Amino acid sequence: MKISELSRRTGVPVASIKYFRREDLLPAGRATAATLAEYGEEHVQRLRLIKALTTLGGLSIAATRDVLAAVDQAESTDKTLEAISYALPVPVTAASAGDADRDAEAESAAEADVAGLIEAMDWQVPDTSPHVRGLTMALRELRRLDADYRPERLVAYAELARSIARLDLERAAAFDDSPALAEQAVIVLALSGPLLELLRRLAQEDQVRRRGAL
Amino acid sequence: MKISELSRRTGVPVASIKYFRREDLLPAGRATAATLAEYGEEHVQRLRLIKALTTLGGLSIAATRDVLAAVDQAESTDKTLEAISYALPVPVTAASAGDADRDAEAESAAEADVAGLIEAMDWQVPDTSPHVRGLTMALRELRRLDADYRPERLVAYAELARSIARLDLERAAAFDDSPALAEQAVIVLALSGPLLELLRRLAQEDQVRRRGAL
DNA sequence: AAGACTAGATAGTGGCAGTATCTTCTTAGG
DNA sequence: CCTAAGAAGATACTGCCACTATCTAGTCTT
Repeated sequence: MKISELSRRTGVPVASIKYFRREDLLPAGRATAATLAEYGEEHVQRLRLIKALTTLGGLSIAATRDVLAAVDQAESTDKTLEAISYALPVPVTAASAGDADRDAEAESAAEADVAGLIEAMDWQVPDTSPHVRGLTMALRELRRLDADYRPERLVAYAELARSIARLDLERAAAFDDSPALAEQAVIVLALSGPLLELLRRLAQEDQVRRRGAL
Repeated sequence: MKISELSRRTGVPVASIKYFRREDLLPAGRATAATLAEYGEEHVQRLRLIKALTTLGGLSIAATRDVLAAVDQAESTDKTLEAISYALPVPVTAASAGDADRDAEAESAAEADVAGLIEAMDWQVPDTSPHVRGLTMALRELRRLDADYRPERLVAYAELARSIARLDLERAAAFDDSPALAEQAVIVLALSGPLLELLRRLAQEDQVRRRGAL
């Protein structure tokens, strides 16, 4: 199909399709002449995936490129899952310096909290994992706010997080080595977060309303 | 204290403090002269909260303003919780049109899924809730991708979301009408999402590694 | 042969989150 | 008393991002 039809079928403007091409989110069409190319169903599907990852998953164009690169370089199920897991951006990246003493204290306390949690959960993750660093930064910020996230509380959340991860992985890995694996895996790994967040917010709203009704 | 000290203690540049003032995220200091004002501990705390909401919570300046406004207008516990719940932005807002038939089908199917879920969970939320609309949009996108989120699967996630919301609300409401209520509530309601996401990602990483090791 | 498309390159736009500058004023130290 | 060092508030500027538009050269359709 021609680019105008690709645009029509996906609802993505032609200029945006070209932009995604430039940014390497979308493979080139099969060139039939110097100024003409033919696109297929794989392009339609890829554009749908791009839209889902950016609008639903909230990924930047750069992050989407990394994730899609992991999808395209799929070797084995395990390698694919790992690549996607690392390609997904870690929410919480920056931070800044304030009171030096208070900061240093919060930092080391947060590190201890994370180490303790990983120990308690028997999680096998390296200290260098971006998720570990992200969690450390998050706990440091919460400590600065004097928010009460004690170990046992953290463990309660972590247990639920583990349950969710189990649900996700069951689904992501159920497509063993089939060609659809990588795409389904990326959908599950990248989009179950936002979905869960929405469900959590709904559950929160329900409980707030029930409180109000008492 | 003067603005330079406020800046030093929080690590926020003076220009940014002024920016937050302009955007009404931060109350004015107590003016002692035409070009001089005095800031207090409440400003330090507020700046910490702003930083946490924007960096950790990922809120925009506009969303942060709305949330803080809800905090400042705290009346009763219930009203405060409700106001914060609605002030928090719903992840997933936009979408676009593509194939008309497929879209209409996905839309109504998503609406039915959401209605069924709310029924199954016995959630008391109005159809007009932004969370309901957000969830509908999310499910529509997932349908477009042919992702397999059947009702029973959705319910499994929803049950976990409910457990998390219970943990959150227990904490948010434990500060009954104390002056610290609103701030602790906003921390719990706005920041437990990113924290949970980090824990989920860690749990995911752990499980991916264990698979690989088999 | 004309008009509608197209690929790819390059340039422009709008929104966001700051950051910098400018003017007018205050005040502490010499 | 005078002056240098801030400070307040207004306005302007910057950098990044995700598009969006334009331009050139080439192709297909009737």
